[in-house]
Amino acid sequence: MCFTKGFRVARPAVPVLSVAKIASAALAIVDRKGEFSVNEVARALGVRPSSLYNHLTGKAEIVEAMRSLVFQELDPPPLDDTDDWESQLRELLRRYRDAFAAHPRLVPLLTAYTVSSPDVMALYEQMAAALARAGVPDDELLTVITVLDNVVIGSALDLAAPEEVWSRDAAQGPLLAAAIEASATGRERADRAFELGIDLVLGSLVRRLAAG
Amino acid sequence: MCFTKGFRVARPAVPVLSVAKIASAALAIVDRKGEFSVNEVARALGVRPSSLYNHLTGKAEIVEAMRSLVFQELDPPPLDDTDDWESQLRELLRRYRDAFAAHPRLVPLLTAYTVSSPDVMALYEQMAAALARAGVPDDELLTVITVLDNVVIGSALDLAAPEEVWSRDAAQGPLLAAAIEASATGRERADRAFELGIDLVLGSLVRRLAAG
DNA sequence: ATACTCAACGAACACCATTCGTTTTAGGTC
DNA sequence: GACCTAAAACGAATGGTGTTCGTTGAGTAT
Repeated sequence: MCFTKGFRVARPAVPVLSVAKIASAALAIVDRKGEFSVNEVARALGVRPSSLYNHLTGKAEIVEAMRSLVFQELDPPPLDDTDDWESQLRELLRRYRDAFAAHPRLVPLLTAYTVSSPDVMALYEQMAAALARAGVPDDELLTVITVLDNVVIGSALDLAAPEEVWSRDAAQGPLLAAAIEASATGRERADRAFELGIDLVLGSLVRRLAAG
Repeated sequence: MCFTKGFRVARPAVPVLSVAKIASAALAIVDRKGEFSVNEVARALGVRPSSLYNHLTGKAEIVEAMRSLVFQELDPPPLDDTDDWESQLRELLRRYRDAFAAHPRLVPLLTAYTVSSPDVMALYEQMAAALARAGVPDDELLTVITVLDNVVIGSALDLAAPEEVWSRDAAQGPLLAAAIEASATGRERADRAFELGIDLVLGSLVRRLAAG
């Protein structure tokens, strides 16, 4: 018998927890503080820490759940197959990075607990398709994909970099100090670098493929 | 009076600890296990955990000390000023990555505790010099440096990626599976992707600068 | 009605980073 | 040499962490 609604029972009629709920509670904490503990997540959900272990096996799996969540949040507008491979690849890379950009402080956690999820692998497959269509030979495909991946991951981590890294005070010489002075700051700097990065990489790629 | 050599005294004649010793003990653990705890470091040094706090203020500072150590280990052959800017930049980037490549499992820790050290900033300054000589305009210098940094960091993290990420089993489609089959594996794959990455970026850069 | 499962709980564990007071020694000063 | 101060080790203690395990009771199926 349950008189008061909020009374915590041994097994509630409708489950309080689920992997998705745990993941988004954890993500909210990470967005706010840049890290999380299992206890905090439990507290946010109004639950004891040990209860989480009925739904996943440990902290690492919470991180994995956050990774999935972030990639599912990403809108997947169907790729236009009539587009040329280059703009298609651009779109894929931008989407990839946008997934990280929505939760910058999560990125360092994802790289610490490096396990790749099916979502990401599916993205790679699409990249492979675009590159194959572009004429990249089989034995170089993975290398090119790795390059693109490196640029995206590097740019994603850049998003989490504290502002003061690129400050005049941190510069160890006049040239860099001047460069910092003359450049955009914060998010805009990071965005521009990402765009330039794929511009430069894809630019060379196009040229090489044209040259055979 | 000290009869037995191994007897631990309150304040030994020659200090048992130093920041450098702590850093290299921690680094050895990270190289082996991919993570470290203050207690482990203390145990490796034959010392109580609290003793470490006479030399640094906490775990974060141990990570910083490892960062310094790794960059100091790196041989710094004086840059040949007669070289062209491109091969000079290449050399700087390679050196930068080599510092990480010597201790791949440290990289995720360094990106988690993001603080930039003077060593790294000095490297940036040298890059800025090369790029300025190449004719990159002031207000784009920082963007270009960020691009290069992203490629290096991305490639460094790639070194720490577990082998099974790029395995046939992980692939979510035929194209990627075939690409993995046809490609080099492990360290060689990562090395090639790094080289190709800077090839592509610098290739485009050279072309753009030549075009004005 | 009975058995079984699920999903919450609470107690307990080992470890972790860190603080603080204590102890002994080294080095410098009178 | 006596005295003081600072350094560098220790041990004890604290509050937090991730995790395990046995218990509980409601829901569901037989």
